[in-house]
Amino acid sequence: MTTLARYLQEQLQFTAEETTALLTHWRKPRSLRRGDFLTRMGQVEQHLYFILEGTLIIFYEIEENEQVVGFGYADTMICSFPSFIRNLPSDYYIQALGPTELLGIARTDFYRILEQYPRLETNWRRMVEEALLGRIEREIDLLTVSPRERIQRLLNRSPHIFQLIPNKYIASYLRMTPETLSRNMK
Amino acid sequence: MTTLARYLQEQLQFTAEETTALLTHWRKPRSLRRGDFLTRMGQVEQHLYFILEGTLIIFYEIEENEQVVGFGYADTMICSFPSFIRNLPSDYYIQALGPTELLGIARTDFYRILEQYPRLETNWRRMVEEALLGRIEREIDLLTVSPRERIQRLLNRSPHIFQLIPNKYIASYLRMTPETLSRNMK
DNA sequence: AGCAAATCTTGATCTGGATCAAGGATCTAC
DNA sequence: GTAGATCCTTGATCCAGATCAAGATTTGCT
Repeated sequence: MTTLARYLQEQLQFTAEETTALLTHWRKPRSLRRGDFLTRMGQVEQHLYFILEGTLIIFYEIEENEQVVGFGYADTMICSFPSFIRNLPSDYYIQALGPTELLGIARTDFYRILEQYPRLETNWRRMVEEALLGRIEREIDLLTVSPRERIQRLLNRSPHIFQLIPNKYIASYLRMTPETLSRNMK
Repeated sequence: MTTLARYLQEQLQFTAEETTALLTHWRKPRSLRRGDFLTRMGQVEQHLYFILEGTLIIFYEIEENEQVVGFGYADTMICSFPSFIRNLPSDYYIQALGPTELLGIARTDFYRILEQYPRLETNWRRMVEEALLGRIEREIDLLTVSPRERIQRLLNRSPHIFQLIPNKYIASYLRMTPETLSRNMK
C-alpha cells in the first residue's frame, strides 16, 4: 500500500474502496530539486499535492524579503490553499528545500469527485476545518510575547520541524531573526 | 424577511425552501448588555450565533492582558469556532461592546441537519473555507512590518470597523498599543 | 573526499515601538 | 442633563530585539 493510501485511510478515515477509487485520480507525479518552486506567486494553483518525500517551505515575499508561513513534509498535503479554493493567483511561493517527490490531483478532478461522493465532501470539510484550527492555534503561538516562549511552544508542538528544517526558516516562521533564535535556543 | 433569512440566501446561497427549513432551528434568541460575555474561556461552545444587532470582540487572555483577535457585528455569524467544531473548551472570550441581540442554533441540531442535507454541508464547507481564507489574509496583514501600514491595510479592507469599534480594541487587534495607533492615524 | 556555499554563532551597536504619565475629550447610565 | 467612567492624545523615557559584522561550523554537490 502506498503512503498516500495509508494517509487517506488513517488520517481521513476513508474506506478501502473509497481510497482505491480516489487513488486513480492522484496521478500527476512531480519531482523537485533543492530550490525548485512547486508554486510561484501569481500562478493559479491547479493541483492539490501529497508529499511522498522531502520538505518544502511556504513563504510570502514582503518588502523584499521572504516571510515563511508554513512547512510541508512527507505524508501531508500541500498547495496554495487560497489559490486552489478560490481559483485565483497565489499570493505565496512554495519551494523545495531538498529533493522532493509529490503526487498531484487536478483541482477540476478534485471538485468533480467532491460533488459525486458526499462522504468525500465530509472528509474534505473536516480537513479544511482542521486547517482552520491549525491557523488559530498558530495565532496564539505568535501572540506569545517573548521569542523564548514562541520557540518553546513550537518545540513542544512540532519538535520534528527542528530536525527537518534549517533554523533560519524556523526563525522566519517564528517572526524573529536567526540571531534571536540562536541566542534563545539554549 | 428577517436579516438571518437574507444572510442565508444572499451570502450562503440557500434556496428559499432551505432557508425556511433552517430558520425553524435558529430559535435561541439571546440578549447581551455592554460587557456581558457571550462565551467565556473554558466553556464548550454549544451554539452558533447570528448577530442581529450590536458589536462584539473576540479575545484571548494572554499573560494577564487581553489580546483581541476578531470582531463580530450585525448580519454575521459568531461563535468560538475551535470549541464549536471540536466540542472542546473554548480558548477565548467573546464579549459584547454594547447592547446586542443574537439568534442561536444548538451544535447538536446543527450537525444533525448537516448530515441530513448534503447541500447544507456544501454551504458550511464553503463558510469554513472562507473563514480559513480570512485568517490567511489577516496573517499577511500582520506580517506588514510598520504599524502605519498595518493600520492602512485595515482601513482599506474594513473601514467600517473604525466606525463600530473603540480604537483601543483595534490597536490590540493590530498588535500595537493605543498610543502607537493614535500616533499613526493622521 | 574535498571544496564552495550555506548556515549558525557570538559580540557590539542601534532603534522603533512599548511603557509611564497626565490632561482633555467622549461616552453612558441613571 | 450631569457625574463618573472610559477612552483618546501627547510628551518623555526605556529596552528587547533588529541590524551589522566576522569567524566557525555544517551541508551538499561532483
